[in-house]
Amino acid sequence: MAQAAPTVLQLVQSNSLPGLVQVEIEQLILRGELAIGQHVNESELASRFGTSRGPIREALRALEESRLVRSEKNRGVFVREISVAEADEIYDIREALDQLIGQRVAERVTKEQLLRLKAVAAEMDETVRVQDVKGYHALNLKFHDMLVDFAGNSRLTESYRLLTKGLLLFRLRGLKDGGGFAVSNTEHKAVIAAIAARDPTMAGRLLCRHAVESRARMHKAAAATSAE
Amino acid sequence: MAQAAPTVLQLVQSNSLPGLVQVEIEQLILRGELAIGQHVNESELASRFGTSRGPIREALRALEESRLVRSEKNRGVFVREISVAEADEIYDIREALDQLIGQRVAERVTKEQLLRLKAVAAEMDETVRVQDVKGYHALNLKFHDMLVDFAGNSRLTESYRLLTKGLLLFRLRGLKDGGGFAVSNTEHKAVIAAIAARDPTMAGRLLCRHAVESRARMHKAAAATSAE
DNA sequence: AGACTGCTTATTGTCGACAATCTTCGATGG
DNA sequence: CCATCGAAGATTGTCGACAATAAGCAGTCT
Repeated sequence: MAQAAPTVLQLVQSNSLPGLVQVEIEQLILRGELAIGQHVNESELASRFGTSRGPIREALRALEESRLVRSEKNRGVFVREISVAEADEIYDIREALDQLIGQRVAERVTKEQLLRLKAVAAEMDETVRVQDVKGYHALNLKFHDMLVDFAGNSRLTESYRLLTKGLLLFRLRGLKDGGGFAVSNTEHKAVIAAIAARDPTMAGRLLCRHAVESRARMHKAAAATSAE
Repeated sequence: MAQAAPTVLQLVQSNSLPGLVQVEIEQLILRGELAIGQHVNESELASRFGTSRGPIREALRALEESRLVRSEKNRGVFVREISVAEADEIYDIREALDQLIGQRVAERVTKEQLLRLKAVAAEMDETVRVQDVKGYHALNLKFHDMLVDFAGNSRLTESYRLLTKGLLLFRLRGLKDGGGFAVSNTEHKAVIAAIAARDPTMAGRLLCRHAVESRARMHKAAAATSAE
């Protein structure tokens, strides 16, 4: 326990400057401050963080490896954007991983973890009630983050988060939400029920199914947006 | 097709110096020239490749992101070594991905691809006959590489290769092979049969099963080696 | 003899500078 | 008016140098 404090202190001590810069730039991208497809200026970031370009370049190399940016020779790095096709590829993998996650969580979830999952689902219900799409998406990320965390496989957590981040680079995200983020949360609650029942097979199947539906909602949203 | 030529030329043109250095260092690690756990000297690599330390550091950052090296502040980077526990985590994921791979390949394999798979399996049979363990492992890597390639999901290929590379950092690899790399190839041929029959479910199940058995062989080898 | 302390050496972390390349903008000619 | 060419500006790629930190070693004290 006691995992609340060591955030800043430990990071500054263990992670070096490029590591810090990396997470900072990542936040910039994920928060949309660096727009999708946009060119990333090294000098600008350097002066912004008060360092030279060296650490910035190292951080960008790491981000390139995790596919958050792409790099063109002598032109610099750009915030990566993914097509529907690539989003589909990611969803293929995500479905497989979600099935695994559902199984593992159902096997080893604690009572306390179960309560936290239910709490987040309740919060999401509230955002649905007031039509807070932005808040819903934030909680949705948190929910799936908790799930993969509870699966107890750190490498799986890593891979899953990487995939999820990639999905956030989808151009049309957030637009014209396919109509059903209410139904999305009912799926969440079904998953929780299967987990509470300690039914790995069912939990895996439902979570996989949830990913399938999520992908379908993405397609619906993409079609609706591109048709305008 | 025609994916044979653009290896070197395209890499030198598109990928920058750090990119080249990255794959070079990766080869050094994977070929064991840089031993597992060993400290990596930046200046030494720099003079070896005839560059300054800048590009080396960028390459090492990328390799750290793909978990082939770990980095300690003010101490430098070390070739990563993974424990049995972490290898287990990777196998968990690999099983899930192999199931997906089997399904996809069975759905979309071409006749020509099928022939290539069978050819590699035959080659492996030959290495088994002459007890060429090293040759078998090389072909085994190639076989699974081909499979994930034939699945037709580039992102899946990326993720799978990353995981596979991680497995190569296992300390006890190659030692005391659990006794059955012959049986391993019979599993390969069963997978091929299911693929040839265009049976996605069966191919997925068998390839997943193969990963399970492979993990068991790793455990057996680890136990045998550590017991000495 | 063993442990501690201080110095020397090697290595990393960071920076500023220069060359190479690309982009932009204006001028010139059709 | 539009296209093409050329120069100025901006940005990236790479390098060598310096400061900060850790590792190795000798000498000394108990």
